[in-house]
Amino acid sequence: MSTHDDLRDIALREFAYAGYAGTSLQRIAEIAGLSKSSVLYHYESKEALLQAAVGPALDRVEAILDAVGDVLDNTDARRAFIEAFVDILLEQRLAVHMFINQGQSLEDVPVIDRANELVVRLSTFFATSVSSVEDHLRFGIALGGAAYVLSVKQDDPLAGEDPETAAQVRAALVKILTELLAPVNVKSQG
Amino acid sequence: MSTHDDLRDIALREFAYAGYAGTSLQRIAEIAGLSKSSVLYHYESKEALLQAAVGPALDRVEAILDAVGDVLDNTDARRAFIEAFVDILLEQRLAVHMFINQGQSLEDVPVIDRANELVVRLSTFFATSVSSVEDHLRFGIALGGAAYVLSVKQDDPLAGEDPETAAQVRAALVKILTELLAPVNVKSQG
DNA sequence: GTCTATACTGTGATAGAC
DNA sequence: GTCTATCACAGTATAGAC
Repeated sequence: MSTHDDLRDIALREFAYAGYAGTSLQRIAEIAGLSKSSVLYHYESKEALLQAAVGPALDRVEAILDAVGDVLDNTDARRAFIEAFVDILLEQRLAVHMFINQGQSLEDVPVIDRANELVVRLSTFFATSVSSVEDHLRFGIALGGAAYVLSVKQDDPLAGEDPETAAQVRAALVKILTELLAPVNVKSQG
Repeated sequence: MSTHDDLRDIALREFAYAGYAGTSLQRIAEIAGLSKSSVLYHYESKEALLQAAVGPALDRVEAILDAVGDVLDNTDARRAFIEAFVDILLEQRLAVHMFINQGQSLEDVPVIDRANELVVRLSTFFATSVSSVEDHLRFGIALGGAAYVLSVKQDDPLAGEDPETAAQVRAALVKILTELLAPVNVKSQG
């Protein structure tokens, strides 16, 4: 792994757990065994480092939003969406943690604007797909809850890297989300 | 409302939406129409301001944890817990937002240590009450999801202050959480 | 590719005038 | 109770040596 990639990974971990504002370039440099200035050689600014760290996760979310089309009006589409969403959560845990923990508190950072646009897109999608307060809450609890559960600290048993547990977690998540969204009455789109 | 209380409320709002590290005393002072030094007259430090802002919410959580006892082994206890939890979420939305968004990212701040102890207590409580990965996830999604849903930005329709909607939201939350936790098989305590 | 040195800004905090 | 002035410090960022 190159120094460039190392720095990106370290930054993501620190931004996620200590916060973007709470993480100094100094600290990232120390962990990488470099000087602060060296970090700024590899990335021209702290913002650039953030963008490199979370960009891939945003690409993934954008992709499933593009794929899902306009509406979740049949069981197959819904299941595909849930599975794709769960997979992103599992594969991009640090980025998920980062956005759950501070996505709404970071403004005027371009990459965060992009993230917020995706959230708005997702949220609008729900709002137009659903007619009751309860159904709206079901969507929010399902997606937000799944993301939250996976964003808890690493000392949680669910955070284990063991593949068998991971498969169990994935299956259970898909099951719970499917169950939670089953009663949702999706409006037919005009 | 006294200046003292004003500052506490402003601080909570800013800490929640812009982040603790991202909020300067300067900004709090500007919103309050005071100088930075005046803020530090009312509260001896930024940490003291944070403690004043989120302390009441922590008291509430601690109270229901004390009240719930060791186990949720019957329907009544479970329902009472769910309702108490939902009420806290609704009454302490800014503090909830604050912890959802950055609770895990703030370390070495006494009041955050206290909050994390409460989270650990809650988490341990679940872990010992539950035997399967799926049940563990149900607890996490239910409580985390409910908290997350209420922590979204104010432009969300669910954030409306209208009492009728609030009652609907409360009822729907209790319903969804009850349903979500219904299949959970609670171990009998030794 | 990494470093030192440095500049500049903004931060939390203190002391003291009014 | 609020202000100005000032401090020490940490933050991001730049320039230039090696």
